[in-house]
Amino acid sequence: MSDSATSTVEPSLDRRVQILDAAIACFVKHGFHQTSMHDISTEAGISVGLIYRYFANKEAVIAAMADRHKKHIQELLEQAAQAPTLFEALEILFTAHCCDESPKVQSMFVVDLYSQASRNPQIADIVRDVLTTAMDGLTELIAQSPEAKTQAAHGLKPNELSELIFAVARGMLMFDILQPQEMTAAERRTRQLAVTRRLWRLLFKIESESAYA
Amino acid sequence: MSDSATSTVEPSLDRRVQILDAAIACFVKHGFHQTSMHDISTEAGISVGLIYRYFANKEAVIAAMADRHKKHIQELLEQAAQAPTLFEALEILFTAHCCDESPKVQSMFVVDLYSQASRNPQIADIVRDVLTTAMDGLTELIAQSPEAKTQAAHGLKPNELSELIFAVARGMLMFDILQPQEMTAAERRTRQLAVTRRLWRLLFKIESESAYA
Amino acid sequence: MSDSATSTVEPSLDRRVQILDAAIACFVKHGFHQTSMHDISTEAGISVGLIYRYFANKEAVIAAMADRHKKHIQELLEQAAQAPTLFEALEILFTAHCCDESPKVQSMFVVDLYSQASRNPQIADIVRDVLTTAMDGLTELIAQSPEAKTQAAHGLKPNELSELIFAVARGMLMFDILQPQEMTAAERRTRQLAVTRRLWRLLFKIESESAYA
Amino acid sequence: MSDSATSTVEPSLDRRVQILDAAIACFVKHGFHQTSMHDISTEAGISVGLIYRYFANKEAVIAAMADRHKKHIQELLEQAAQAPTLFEALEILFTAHCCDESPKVQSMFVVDLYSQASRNPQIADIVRDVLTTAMDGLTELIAQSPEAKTQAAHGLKPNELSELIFAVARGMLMFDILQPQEMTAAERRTRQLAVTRRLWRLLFKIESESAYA
DNA sequence: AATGAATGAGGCTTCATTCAT
DNA sequence: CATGAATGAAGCCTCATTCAT
Repeated sequence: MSDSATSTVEPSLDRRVQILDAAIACFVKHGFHQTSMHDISTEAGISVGLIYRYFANKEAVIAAMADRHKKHIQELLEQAAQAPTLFEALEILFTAHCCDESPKVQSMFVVDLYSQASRNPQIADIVRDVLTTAMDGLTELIAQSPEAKTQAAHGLKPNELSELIFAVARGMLMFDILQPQEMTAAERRTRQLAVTRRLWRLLFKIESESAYA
Repeated sequence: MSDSATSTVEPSLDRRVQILDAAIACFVKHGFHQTSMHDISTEAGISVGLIYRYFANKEAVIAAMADRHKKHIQELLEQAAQAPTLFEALEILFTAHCCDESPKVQSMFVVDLYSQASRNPQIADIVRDVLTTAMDGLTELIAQSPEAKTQAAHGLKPNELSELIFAVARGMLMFDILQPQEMTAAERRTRQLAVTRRLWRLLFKIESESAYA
Repeated sequence: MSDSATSTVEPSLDRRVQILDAAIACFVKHGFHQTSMHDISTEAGISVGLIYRYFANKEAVIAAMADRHKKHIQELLEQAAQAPTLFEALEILFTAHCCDESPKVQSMFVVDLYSQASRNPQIADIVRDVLTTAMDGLTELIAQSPEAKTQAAHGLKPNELSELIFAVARGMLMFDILQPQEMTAAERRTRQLAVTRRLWRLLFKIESESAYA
Repeated sequence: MSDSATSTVEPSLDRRVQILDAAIACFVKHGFHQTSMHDISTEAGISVGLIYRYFANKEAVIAAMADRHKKHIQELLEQAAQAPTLFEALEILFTAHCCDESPKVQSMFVVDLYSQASRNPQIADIVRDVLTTAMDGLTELIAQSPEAKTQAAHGLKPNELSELIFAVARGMLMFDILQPQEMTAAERRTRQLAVTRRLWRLLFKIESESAYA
């Protein structure tokens, strides 16, 4: 009874999560436009019609995924804000970004999201919001961090540093897509992070590379 | 008559160009998968069937566009190699990149290309080839440039510098997609380049910002 | 309600039958390649898309029709096996063959099927299977029949007799196609059977023609 | 000059032959409807447009092929009429029928022709004409042959014998289509002729099988 | 709440045919 | 006489979406 209660109280939320999980799995495998609603329903183990009880249409599913992405980033941001050092904050913010699931998942998803955003203002708004929030958050962290302050950081303002850091992160994410399938997730991640971290060290004059085994 | 002769010698080449021009116009407006062959034929002012005399199928059109993108980048690379200073080489390489045509064209096209690449190995190969060639080219330029040599460049190797520069360029290209439509091409371009140039100055210790009005 | 239950238990089977009925109607009218999926859907009174819920593609529809033809022949074979005399068995086997439906239906369908078979191994397999089964069946019937045994049947073995009988039946089926449209189904059938029966009498020394008014 | 004269006097005839040769090659390989005009032009080594100088449309090509088939049969008939014995006449008439070219060519072509005839009255007329002429011809040969006369031939009239003989020939031609590709042309031909000859012996009381090595 | 049968517009592609050269 | 570029209708198939159950 407690079980049925649980599933009755917020059934729609569970369903939405279930559908979005399935959707992201499909989207990563085949991209937004190559994924049919039937694909999603099969992946989720439900009927096609049911998806339409929870989402107005396919666009809405995509938008919801963008929304979820936004929440994910916000959580990372909160965790990062707790970190003792700026460096650790950066690790939290950009490492999770690329090691979640199976190979390339994040990269493909995010690039697809941007690709969508370029034609769909609703998605663009969400993605822009995510990015703005995240960049503002990092700007704030940088402004408060002693590393950035005491060391001249090349005379760059916190928001300029944040811009650079995010730009490199996005750029390496695109790069990740081109990596050959044979490369393991770990290898790809290492490659992706190496460049990103190189920028951090450069910006904040962190000395040794040994810190990141 | 000599003119008509010229156009008769290689009609197919002209047609291919015409079709690719139309295709890129459509793809930029609606993305790869939202563009139908009919859209392309209409944009090109020809019949649908004619496209198939020049391209095996839609995939082949996309691949040809990727190929053309590759040649474009290679030309830029050659021009950049002629530049007197490293700084000017960078300007050539990354400025043309984002001001060719109407707003966002380049950004949307390239992000779409990467999105395609993530599911289409043939496209991935082409894009990877473009990037590798371009990065190697820049690495070479950096290695030969006095700016990078005399100044320690933070102890980074030429290829590491190249990686960073390209990562930021790609990242700003993604960023460009999110810019509101209201922003003019010039504004967007300024924004995009500002961050990129900030990295160059930082890497190569170029002093004043005044150089780039 | 029990009725509606019946139709709900196996709706897909009914649909398949409905589609195949429509398909055969179209194929007979225009041939395999002249029949579009739209034609079939219209004939069946359903939408095009629905056909694809029951058949993978057009080829599959043709294959299913060949399959159905096979079952039809097998039923005839079973009925023929029950017949008291060899002669009656032959009547069952080869008379139904050519009087089912509207004029020429069987003939056109079967010749089309062979035409398909010549280019489509899957169809060829089915048709060959039908024929082999039917010929073996008749060989068996002949082997057991007193008519064939007591009378020397010209020294031919049962399978040789069966081969001849089927060859003539197929040959007359081709002949049927050439009959002018004006001829009634009955006339055509009479003509077609006359030759076939002439062979039977010849092979099994049946005396009078009067038996087949 | 004599050469160019030759090719100028009746160029259209040569072209027609060339095109028909190409057409039959294509039709045999892929069937009527699977063969495009482009296929034919390529096979013939000419341009598509040129075909339309010699044939009104695709239908006309098919009709011309039927016509040529008719002439081929008529030639056989004339040869057969010269044969010293009925048996040899039959050999001429039905052996050439199945050994012309590469495997199955004749069978596939003829069955396709009948398939076409069932929907195209023009083709039907031609094919019917061929058949009528040939059957009448054989009837005549039988009527004049001592074999058929002196021996009761089971009391069948010449035209009835002819009907049976042609029916079996057509039937074995259909059978040929189902033969597996692995079988050599010779094997298939042997199989096909064995049944046909069995009927002849039966009808005309030819004693030994040894005659047909 | 859940199903999945059903729809039909629309996408990709082929091909008979025409026509300017 | 000959070419082959060009057309556009039509075919096969997919898929987002709806709705009766």
